Amino acid sequence: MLRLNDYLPYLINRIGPPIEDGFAEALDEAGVTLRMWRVLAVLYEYGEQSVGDLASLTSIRISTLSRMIDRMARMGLVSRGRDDADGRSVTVHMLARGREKVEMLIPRAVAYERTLVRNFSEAELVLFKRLLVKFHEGIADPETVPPAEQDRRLAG
Amino acid sequence: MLRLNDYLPYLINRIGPPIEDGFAEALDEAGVTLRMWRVLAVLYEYGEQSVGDLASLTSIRISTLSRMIDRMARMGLVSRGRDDADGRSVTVHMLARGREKVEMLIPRAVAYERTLVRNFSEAELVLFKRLLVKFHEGIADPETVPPAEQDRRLAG
DNA sequence: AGATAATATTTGCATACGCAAATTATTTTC
DNA sequence: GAAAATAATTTGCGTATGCAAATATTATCT
Repeated sequence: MLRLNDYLPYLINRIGPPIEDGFAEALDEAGVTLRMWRVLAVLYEYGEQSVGDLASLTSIRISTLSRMIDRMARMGLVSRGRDDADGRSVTVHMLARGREKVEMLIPRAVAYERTLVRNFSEAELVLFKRLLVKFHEGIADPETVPPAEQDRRLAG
Repeated sequence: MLRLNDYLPYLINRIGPPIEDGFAEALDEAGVTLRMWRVLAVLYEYGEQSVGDLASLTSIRISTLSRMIDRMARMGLVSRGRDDADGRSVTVHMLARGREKVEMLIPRAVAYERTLVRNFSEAELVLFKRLLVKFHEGIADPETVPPAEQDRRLAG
């Protein structure tokens, strides 16, 4: 039997959209989508990245990213370059206009996070984040591939 | 300044897609999308629901849900009915075929959750879920509306 | 009661998404 | 060192998504 309020994927997935909603106005004013903001934030913190690395860091599918980068390049936020070492890779750089957007959004993001966790104690918050990181590491682990052979029998 | 690995929306959003990936095979075999599974799971546990209530319970946008229900009805998973008390509401019922799908997926979901948290202690898991619920309650709170007037000044 | 506002859902329309095949570039093998 | 295998990204194609406007039904106001 399955209790949704005790089922981890449900508990996690249902909070994503409401979090996005709360930041929608800020994104709108900056003129970027949520995913663009995430790409820009990654480039801002970690510097230029290949498309594949951006995909891992943002959990955005590569094919989606490829087209997003088209749009972002047209908007003057980023530029593409070939990797010197390995010409198969495409390196995405942030442009000045992209940096502007990030720097416009960061204070709003920080303020927003505060409102999200306003009923959390400092200890709870630290713990929550630690658990989220640990959970992410567990997923990233290759052994995560789910066992399809097991438990094929249906629920009574 | 913003550290992504310490920024809650980032930590949460980046785990959604990998979680979905791990369950994709099971969904594929059942012939439903992730969102359909979520709708069915809600109907299975809480019984028939209006479109709006389904939207709140699943964090799927109403307009998206409306069209999803079209498809699910065509697939014979659910049916629509008018609410007797209030004719504006549409009530979504689960059909036998929908119930089949849920009962096919539940054991896989339970097994999958176990693999996701295999490196969590029981105490950690309980705590994690409790924090997720508390966080969700905080978002649902109407006071969540973010302060747009504050912090308009850019980062130095 | 009749007009107006509020609520629930659907639909028009443009865009974003994701799988799988195609493309481009690099290793590896014989 | 050419051919096959591997790797990174892009693109074709069909579908899902979401905003905003439209529709349908009920509540409110005078």
